[in-house]
Amino acid sequence: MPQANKPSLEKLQALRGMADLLPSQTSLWQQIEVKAREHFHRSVISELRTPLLEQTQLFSRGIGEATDVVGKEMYSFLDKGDRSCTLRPEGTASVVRASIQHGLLKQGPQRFWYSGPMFRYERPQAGRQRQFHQIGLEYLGFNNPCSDIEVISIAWDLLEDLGLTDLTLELNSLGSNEDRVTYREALLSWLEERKNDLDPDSLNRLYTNPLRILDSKVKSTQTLLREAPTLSEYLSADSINRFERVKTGLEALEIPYTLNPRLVRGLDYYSHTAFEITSSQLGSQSTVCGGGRYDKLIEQLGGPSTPAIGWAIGMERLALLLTQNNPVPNKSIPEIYIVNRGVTAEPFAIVVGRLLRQSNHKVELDLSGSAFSKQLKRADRSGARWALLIGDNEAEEEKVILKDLKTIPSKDSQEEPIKLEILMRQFN
RNA sequence: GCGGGCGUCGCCAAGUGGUUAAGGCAGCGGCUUGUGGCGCCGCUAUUCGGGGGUUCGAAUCCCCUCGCUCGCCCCA
Repeated sequence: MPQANKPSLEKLQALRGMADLLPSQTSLWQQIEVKAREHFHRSVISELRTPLLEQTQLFSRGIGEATDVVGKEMYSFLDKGDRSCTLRPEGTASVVRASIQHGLLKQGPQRFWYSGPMFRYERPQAGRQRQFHQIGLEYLGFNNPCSDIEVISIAWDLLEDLGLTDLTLELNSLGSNEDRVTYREALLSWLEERKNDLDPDSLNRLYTNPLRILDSKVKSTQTLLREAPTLSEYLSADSINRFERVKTGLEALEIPYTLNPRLVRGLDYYSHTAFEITSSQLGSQSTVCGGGRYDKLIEQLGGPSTPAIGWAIGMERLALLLTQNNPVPNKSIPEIYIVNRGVTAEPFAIVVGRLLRQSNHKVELDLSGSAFSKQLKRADRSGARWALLIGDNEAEEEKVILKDLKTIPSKDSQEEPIKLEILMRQFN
């Protein structure tokens, strides 16, 4: 018998699929972000920041109505002006929109990077949240296969530099849009003859997005598809030539790749080069980085016909991999811990702490007012190199006691108080 | 959206129908009203994610719900 809900005193908690990043995680994230910025900086790529919220149309038109992302995963709602708004499910569409809106493409080819939260309404599991974070790269106005190579190598080098091993670069060419139209027809008629052997999911896709059937993980469907026409057979000479140049370039950089003819990717806008960087250590959500070329998207969104290519790295998955290799989270450790107690000592300790911080030292000030022994114990546990002891006796003479926490204390060693100026000279 | 597993203190974790819900770590206080690595002592869950039910009695059984997790799907 169903009961009425009484949520009156329910605990407040984050929404499903929305994770807090606690201090044990944030230092790792910061390291990733710093490293990524370095790589972007060295390749002369500018940051672009766009709103989290966009018109729903941007995504339905850009990503494709038939895709899962648009069809069932968007966080959409009507605002007070009855406009349909959507929390961005990915970054590319927004970057393209901003570039068109501000006429950036008229200034020639652009290299952009972005980072931030994305939202997809999905069932959470390892490496998949409803709010997740991506760092992404978009090269707008580049057609040369060398741009594909540069874009891929930036992702590869960044991940390697972060210490990841065991990565696989999966590569495919989706050909031009014309190639795909031809192939789509061929595949469709081939599949129609074998309708009865398809699994239900694939059957649903038959007329909406037949290429995605290639990606099916259903065994019987996979077996069936072994005989199916492949996209590579339908690539034009130009497309093949283009793909060869990308492969040759990667070889020159000694970036290993695996050809995966079934790599189709879920967003409609991809053409030619499509790739994913995967790790076997991630469980079923194995893609750390995914991307590809999208030569028709900009035009489709109302901009000038402009070729482009980009990728996105999933921060949570990246952090997951780095945590596996390096399970000890860094805690923030002070250099100097200030022990203080007393009506004169406490305000003086704040002054001393500020002076030291202004001299660029990492200082933790004990704010408890508890006994010296307690504070010293905390100083020791904090991992600080130095303790500064300030009681009323010292404060009245503007002195402090400096203690080296790395040495073992002898029973009755009493340190001499030193003048503040002397201390500051030492910590300059 | 579908299927499996799980949910006891900040963290780890015992308890599987019967008096006060082990223990460890961390935290706080004391031994030491001004001196740290150790030690000892004490404190910290009227409550077992939440709600309802069964029962003389439930953390333990049942139902609903929330969340986590694994797989499917999909993707970063």
